Amino acid sequence: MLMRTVPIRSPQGTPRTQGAVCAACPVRRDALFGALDDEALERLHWRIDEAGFAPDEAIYQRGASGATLYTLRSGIVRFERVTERGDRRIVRLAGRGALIGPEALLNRAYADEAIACTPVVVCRIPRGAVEDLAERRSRLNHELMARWHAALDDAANWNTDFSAGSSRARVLRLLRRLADLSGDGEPVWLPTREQMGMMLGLTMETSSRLVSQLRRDGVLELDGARRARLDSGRLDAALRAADLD
Amino acid sequence: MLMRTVPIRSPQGTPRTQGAVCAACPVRRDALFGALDDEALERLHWRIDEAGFAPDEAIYQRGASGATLYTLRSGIVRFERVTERGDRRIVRLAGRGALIGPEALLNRAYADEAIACTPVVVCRIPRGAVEDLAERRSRLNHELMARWHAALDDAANWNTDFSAGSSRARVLRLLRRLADLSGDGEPVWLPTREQMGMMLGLTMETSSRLVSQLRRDGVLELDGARRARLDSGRLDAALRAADLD
DNA sequence: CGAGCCGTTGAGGGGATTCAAGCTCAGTGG
DNA sequence: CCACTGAGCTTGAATCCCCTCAACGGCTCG
Repeated sequence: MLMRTVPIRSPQGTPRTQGAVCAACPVRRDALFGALDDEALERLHWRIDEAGFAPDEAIYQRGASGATLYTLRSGIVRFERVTERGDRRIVRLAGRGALIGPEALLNRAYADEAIACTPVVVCRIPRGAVEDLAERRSRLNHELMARWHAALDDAANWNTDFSAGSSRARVLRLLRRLADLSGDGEPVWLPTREQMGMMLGLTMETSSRLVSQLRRDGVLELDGARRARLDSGRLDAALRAADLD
Repeated sequence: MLMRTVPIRSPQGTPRTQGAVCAACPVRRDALFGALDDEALERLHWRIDEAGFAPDEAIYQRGASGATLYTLRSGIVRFERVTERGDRRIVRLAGRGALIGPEALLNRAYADEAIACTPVVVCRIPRGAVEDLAERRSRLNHELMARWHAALDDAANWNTDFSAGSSRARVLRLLRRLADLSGDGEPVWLPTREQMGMMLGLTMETSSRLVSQLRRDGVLELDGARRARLDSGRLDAALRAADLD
């Protein structure tokens, strides 16, 4: 799984300037820079180049500090993430025109590993190219993108956390997140059993059984309707135990 | 489940101007406008107001055309989505400082239904307020946000599509998406059975059994390694059948 | 040709669902 | 005050779907 980029040449085999490539780009309408006029494109194209990836090649690794984002010209890309217990989970697929790795704009590490499913061609866009375009790039914009990134990260984590593993592990992970949402020592909001089921892909009966079981285990103590106090230490211990089977 | 906003008053019970409220906002650092200086805040605050929601009250409905986005000051909000077969699925939770409904900036309908879990206080921000701030708001930025929104929408759909229902239904939904990714009539890229499992929360044996079964049903025809041709009509028929139990 | 990976299929067990019966508790009205 | 109600929760028993463990076939590649 090495990180090799395959040089691309035009169909005729004769190298073309990237400017011409961009102007003629068949996915230009679908892609990020579709909004730009030719003049803007002119200022930009020299910083952009193409790269190809063979199936199962990684475009970037999770955690790598990204200075590049990508527009997917052709092929299919998958995003993988490893859960804490160590098993991989595919959290999303992307097709032509998709923006790959926009967290680069936030000067942030990639949140997933992006891997080619089919042969893939991307346009590589250095972070700076986009930044330059947003002439007066307000901090507000940065904040906005950060929030969007956080939401997307959330959604991916939701996939890995709440749809995998035993029902017990899922409930425990949900409790941990609920505890994090309700700050420090306060009683946590507890969903109805039915809502727990909706979050975890379980029936309300199963949710109920598990809450009762955790109550007997001393992890959790009901505190009126939709409220609970939970023993953070035992929760984490139970989580570790559940996660290693 | 009516859409009622509860007027909020300051702790002392005396109304304060929103400007003071914003400047003193305890979540200001966490929230979207934390990046703004006081002067920018001054230009803004009169357009922002607070609203409170009781548990189980909807902040907005999926599909409503949103002209407002929200910053979550306190409480927990859940995002719900209904799958095609009609059952609801919670796809995300948000806590203080989260940005709720940023698709409003794209002049687009809300992708989920946002519902208060606990008592909730939000700042309501009209779309125009943010637009005005991004003085020279380039179309590129709009494109960026659109892509981000699409990715987030994807992630939420991934939750509802691929982690719910019988294994057969999940596989069928995956095939439909794969068909959509590989345009019109071309053979579709088929993941390995193990990758299918990683996407759908199944084992590779189960994935294999189901692919074989669908092959026998004439939905799918293998076409070399990692490629398949599929009968779109039968696929949709099988999907409908699997979705209504 | 053997090694290794991917895919297929079988048998058996287990965990979550389904169906069903009570329980608790708050609200209502006699 | 207390039965009456209904919604949310709990628990039991039986079922079924998916997982686990296992063997084997096809294919590619050294």
